[in-house]
Order: sequence, then structure tokens, then C-alpha cells
Amino acid sequence: MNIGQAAEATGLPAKTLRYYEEIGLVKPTRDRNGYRRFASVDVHNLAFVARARALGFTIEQCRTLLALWQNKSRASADVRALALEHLEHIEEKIADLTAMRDTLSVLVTECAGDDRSDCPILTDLAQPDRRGPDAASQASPPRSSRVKA
Amino acid sequence: MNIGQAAEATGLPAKTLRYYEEIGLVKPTRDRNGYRRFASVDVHNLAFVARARALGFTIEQCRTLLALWQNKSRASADVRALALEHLEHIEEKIADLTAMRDTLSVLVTECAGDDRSDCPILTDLAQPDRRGPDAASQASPPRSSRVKA
DNA sequence: CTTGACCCTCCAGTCACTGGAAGCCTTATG
DNA sequence: CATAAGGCTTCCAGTGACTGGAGGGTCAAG
Repeated sequence: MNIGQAAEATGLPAKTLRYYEEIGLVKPTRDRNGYRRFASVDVHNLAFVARARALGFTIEQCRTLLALWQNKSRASADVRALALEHLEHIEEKIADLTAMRDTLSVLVTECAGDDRSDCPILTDLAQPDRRGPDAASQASPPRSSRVKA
Repeated sequence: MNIGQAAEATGLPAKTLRYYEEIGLVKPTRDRNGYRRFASVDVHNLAFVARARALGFTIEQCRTLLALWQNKSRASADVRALALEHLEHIEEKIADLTAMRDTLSVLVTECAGDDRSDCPILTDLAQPDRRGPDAASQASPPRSSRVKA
């Protein structure tokens, strides 16, 4: 199986497969012409990573999960701990985004959105401490690490 | 006001203020010794950006918002449209993350988390199409653009 | 023999910072 | 006056996980 077919099989772009080889997530062999040849185990590992990525695990976590998968003497506690840590991370992000959404939707509702220049959204951004802590969970900088939205 | 004080006043790291100058978000003047001097308008703009960033707007959106703020003949509709677009973006992220959370929390619940190797989390990642579409909104790759979790 | 679909490598860019090295400027203390 | 601490400067490199593109080799069909 060469890269195009492996891409097709896993739903990942060929570019990503090259990248995953580069960082050592898969180690396809090479044909005489230099083309990568993906064995079925490679395709399996790629699909595994694709699913883990879809659940939001980082590449490094995927690497760990792959290693655990391959390690017959693993303890399920290790897997669970990793998943749980990630789950908490996700919960945090959801909380941060929800706070943003709440604040933003209030602002959007308050804004007339016509051709006048008067705009509560800008007023809010410009004037610190205008809106009390009662107003939809105050989108102050997230409690934890920086959030991407 | 030099950079340390401006950082203090806005809650942003000094490094970030240098970066914001580099990308033209603020244009502090310079003292004879080369030190940046932040006027109160600069500090205001920085605080404005800090709040917009805390609501998840990108730097480019912040730039637009700043321009709208400074433009007295703006239409609030333009601001609202920008905020609304961003709000939808956030809703999408929340939906993606929520789907991940739902799938993950099911898996975490199912996993014994002891010293045995048997682990439904790994089984799920390894075996495609094992879990039907009834199981907590199937964390298939997000509908829209790639999500960061 | 040419066309088009694959495949290869290498380089640059994304986003919004963040860390660090090397060195100047200022202020306080001995 | 020398020195030390702390603040400021610039420049370079790295983050995560790809993505786009240039420039070129390979292969099968017509």
C-alpha cells in the first residue's frame, strides 16, 4: 500500500502521513523507487492515531497510547489516567469557552446592529470594570492556561 | 510609562507588548535611551485588546475591533456581525469539545483502571466502527475545521 | 512518446506568543 | 567611584500539528 491508498484508508491527508513518519509515529518501509510502503499494521496504527486525535489527544499522548496498546503487560489504570487527565483538560476548555459565549451572547443581544455607531460591544471592551460580576460569568482571563477560541 | 509599568497596568506580559508593537497593534514612542514610552492611549488600546483576546477574538479581529472603536462613523452592525461570527465559531468549538467529552467520559467510565491490561479505551481506539452511532454522539472527526483540544 | 496521476524532498508559513542569550541603562549601596 | 541588581533593548529559535508549494522523479495508459 502506498501513501495515497493509506491516506484513503485512514481518512488522513498524505501530507499528514509523511509528517507522522517524520516524527516517528509510523515507520513504513520503502520500495525500490523510494515510495513509502504502508503495511497493514501501519495503517492500523494510523487509524488508531486518527481516532485518538479526533478525541482531542495530543500527538504525544497518541504516542503513549500507541505504546500502551502495543504493550501487552500494560495496566488499564495507566490508560485510564491519561484519558482522565485529558478529559479534565477538555472540561476546562468547555468551561472557558462557555464563559466566553455567555458574555459574548449578552453583548450581541444588547447591540442594535444598525447603522448607528453606538455599540455596547465596543463600550464593554473599552471600559474596564463596567459590567458587574452578576452579568453572565464575566469573561475575565481564563482561570487556567490560555485558551484558544 | 515604560514597558514594565504598562505590563502591570494591562495584565499582559512585557513580551506580549513588544510583540503587539511589532505587529502594529500599538505604536509607543521611544525615550532618548531607546526605551518604549506608552502613553495612556496605548495602555487603553492594550487593555482593549486584552479584553477582546479574553473573549477569544483573534489578533486580526482585535485589530478590526480597535479600528471600529476609533472610527466614529462606524456602524454598530459591523461590530455585531464580527462578534456574531466569532460567537458561532465558539459554539462550534463547544459542540466539538462536548462530543469529545461525551465519548471520552463513557470510555473512562467503562475502563476498570486497575492493573489488568484489558482496556475498553484502547479497544475502542483500535477497532474501527465498534461503537454504534447511538453511543454518546460518536466522536468522529469534527464536522467543520480541525478542533484543538 | 507524451500525458497525467502519483510520488519524492525540502522549505516556508500558520497563530500568538514564549524563552533565552547578549548587551545597554538606571538606580542604590558600599 | 565601583559594583551589583534590576529593567530595558534586540535578535533568534521554538511551540503544535500540520499545510502549501516549488521542483522534480516514477509509472501506467494511450
